[in-house]
This record gives sequence, structure tokens and C-alpha cells, in this order.
Amino acid sequence: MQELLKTVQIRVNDRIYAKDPDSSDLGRNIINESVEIIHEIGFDAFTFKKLAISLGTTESTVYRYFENKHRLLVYLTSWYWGWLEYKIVLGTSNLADPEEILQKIIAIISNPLSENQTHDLMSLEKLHNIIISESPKAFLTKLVETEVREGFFANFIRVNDRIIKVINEINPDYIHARTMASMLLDTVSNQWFLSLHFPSLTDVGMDNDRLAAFLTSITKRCLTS
Amino acid sequence: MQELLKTVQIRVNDRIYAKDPDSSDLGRNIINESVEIIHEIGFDAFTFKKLAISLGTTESTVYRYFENKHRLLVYLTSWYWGWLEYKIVLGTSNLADPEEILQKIIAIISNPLSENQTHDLMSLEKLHNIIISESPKAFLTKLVETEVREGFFANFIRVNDRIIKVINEINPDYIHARTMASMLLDTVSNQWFLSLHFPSLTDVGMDNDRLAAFLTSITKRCLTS
DNA sequence: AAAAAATAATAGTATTACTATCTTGTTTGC
DNA sequence: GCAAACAAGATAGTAATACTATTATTTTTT
Repeated sequence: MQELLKTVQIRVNDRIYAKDPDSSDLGRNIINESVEIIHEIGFDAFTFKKLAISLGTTESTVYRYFENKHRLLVYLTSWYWGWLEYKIVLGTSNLADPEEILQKIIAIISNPLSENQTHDLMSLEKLHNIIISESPKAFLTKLVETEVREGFFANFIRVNDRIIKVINEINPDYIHARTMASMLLDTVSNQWFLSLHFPSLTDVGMDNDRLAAFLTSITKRCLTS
Repeated sequence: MQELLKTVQIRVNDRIYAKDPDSSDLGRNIINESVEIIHEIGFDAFTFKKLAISLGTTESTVYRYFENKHRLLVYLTSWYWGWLEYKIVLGTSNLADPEEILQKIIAIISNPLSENQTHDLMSLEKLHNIIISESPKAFLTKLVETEVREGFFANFIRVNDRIIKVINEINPDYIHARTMASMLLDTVSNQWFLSLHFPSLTDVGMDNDRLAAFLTSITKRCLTS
């Protein structure tokens, strides 16, 4: 399974890119190097020019793959949620009890790198870091409406929907299933971010299981009627 | 009290600005007009040039008040949290029971504009909108570390600390007080945002009390031992 | 009323985010 | 096996952005 994870192709909405980066060596290099640079200098300072120089190519070549750097960030986040869904599907396939499934999902989203996973396309560790500190910028734009309509965030929505479904199985009468699901996903990123930069605002520290324990306690107390 | 709220001065860390915008007519116009423009075209498209033209002045004049547009956003968010703390202090001053206080705080943060408040400095409604859709950008920068150290986010941290304190009063043995507090604040913004752009991911819709009901149910179930 | 200080306007520059055009390589049909 | 068609990549721009430096004007202080 480790081997499988290393090379599995994650499906990303093809409207996000101009040309599929996963269809050529240069395209894959663009993704891999983007993750490196964004992780190092942050998304705001990241430019196609810097990326092109790093790759020994030119800006216009990069533009052939992505219309602009915002789309590239959308691609990375979409890829991440696709990868996470894959992890969730694999990790819960042998479970039947919805309560157990939810617990497992919480464990996975809270700590997606627990098993020291790798992938050929890019550094998962650095991608995870980018998701925590940059991915909200993919949503927070005046163009969200259009991008939602174009299905740019389908992978994220699908992970949400899976959690909603499990919550409904545990307690069909719970009236905040959707709110609970999106809160769980948002809280994971937010608490990771706080633990890095505002440690006084969270109890989640170096202890990786603390976050999962917190979220599990909430769902247990709220969903058992 | 309505009158009082209209003109009360909110304290903002003086390192955020180069010159206090609340100390001159032009400065106040800069704030007021910034809120209008950012609300209309979004923070990314907002520039000091557009602002200057709107005000009938020049870029360099704006730069005298704020080093860059990021600082201006930090100012707006800091002002917002200062204002919210003020609302919380006023709204809970007559309460003694910590459970009641927490409920009131949740009601205020979930729906801060409930009483159709106004302020001379800027449109609170538009500021609230900016907080929901742009304020994370104030945090999500490679410079957070420095900015935290300089106390740029002190107003936000203080609101957090107030909630932590109340939670500790309700249940001193609860080990996730900090995580719970920051989750409450983050969830409010996030759910507002989702209700606007990803309505399928939340149960919070046009019904303004639904969010408060959700958060109250969580705290009640988690904090009562 | 003159000197000092604060404020504003003018005119730049380096960088960014693209676009348009030209050149080279690669495939495809015959 | 080779020309035609097409895709990929390089070169050379441009308009806008985010500032900065310098000069001019107003306001305040003595």
C-alpha cells in the first residue's frame, strides 16, 4: 500500500489547469518545484519568474500550464484534498461501524502524514505545510463564486460530503451535520496554524494526538443522543 | 449606549500604523474609504493608488499613514477585535454566571451586528464582511512571527483570552479550553464564509441564530462534566 | 513674522503579471 | 521518408503595482 500511495494519480478538475501538469516531465517538475518554492518563501512572494528560473525555463512556458499563480495554488489544494480522500477511503474500507469510521477520519485529517508517506509528484510534508498556511487564499478571492461553479473545489467538497454522510449515519436526527463536518476540517488547519504561530491560543502543541482527541470528544458528546 | 458605541475610540497597537489614522480628518477618511473600496473590489485588487484617487489625494499621502496595504488590513482587523471586545465587555457586565456569560459571548461573536450598530469611523457592516472574507490574509503571511512579537494581534488574542477564562470558570478541569476558545472564533468566520459561498457545506443559512445555537450546544455538551 | 516642522504633490524605479510574436522541435499523414 | 501541421518553448515586450526620493506647500511654534 505504501508503494501504491507513492505513485497513485490524484484526479484534479481539468478546468483548473491550461495543460495537465501530470502529463509531462516539465509539468511534474513545475508542481514539484512550486511546492518547494512556496514552502520556502510563501505564496505571496512566489512568482512564475522565480519558478521558471529554478527550472531553467521561462515564464511563458509555465503560463502554458497554468493561467496564473492563483490557479496553481487551487491545483495544489485540490490535489491535496483528492489525496486525503484517497487516504480516507483506504483507511476506512475495512470498517463498518460509523462511529469507528468517523474516529478514523478524524485521525487521518488531524495527522495526515503520520505514516511518513511520500509521493513522486511532490513533497507531501511541504504540501501539508502549504495547505495550513496558504490554502485559505485559494478560497478567499472575489472569484470564488465562479470557481465554485466551475467545480474547482469539488475534491474538498467531496471530503466534506463523506463526513456529513458518516455523521448522518451515526445520528440521523442531528441537525448540524453539515456545520459539524466543515467545522472539523477547518479546525484542523486552523489549529495547526495556531500551534505554529499563536501557541498561547491552543492546547495543540508538539503532541500530535491532542487535536484528534479534542475533535473526537466533541463528536462523541454531540452526536450520541 | 447606542450613542456611546457610535463614537467610542477603539485602541489599536500603534506600531501597526506610521501615523494614527484616527488623529486627523484625512486619516479617518482613509479608514472609511478603505473599507468601502475593499468591500467593493476585494483586498487583492485594492491599491493605495485607487484609494488616493477616491480621496482626491496622492499615494504618498496614504503611505504616511500606513507602510503598506497589508498593515492597513491588520489595522482594520485589529480595530474589529477591539470593537468586539468592547461589545463583549458591555454585553456581559451585568452577568455573573459563567455559563450565561459564555452564551452571551457566543451570541455576540456569532451575530455582532444584531442591533444595527453604527460607528463614525466606518461602516460596521462592510467591515464585518471584510473580516469574514479577507481577515485571514492578515495572519497568513511569512511575517506572522514578527508581527505577533510586535503585538499586532493583541486585540484578537485578548478576545480569545476572555473566552478561555470563562471556559476555565465553567469547568476548570476541561483540558481543551484554549483549543475550544480559538475554535469558536474561527468557526464563526468560517461558517459565515461558507454560508455565502459554499452553502452545501453548512446548515447556517439565512437563519442568523442557527450558528449560535450550534456553538452553544457544543460548549454545553463538552463543558458540563 | 521667521524658522522649524509637518504635510502633500511630483516624479521617478524595480518588480510583477501578463501578452504577443517569433523560433524550434515533434508528430502525423501520405 | 518527408513535408505539412501543430505543439512547445524562447524572446521581447507592456501596463500596473508597490514603493521611494525629491521638491513644494502649509501649518505650527517661537
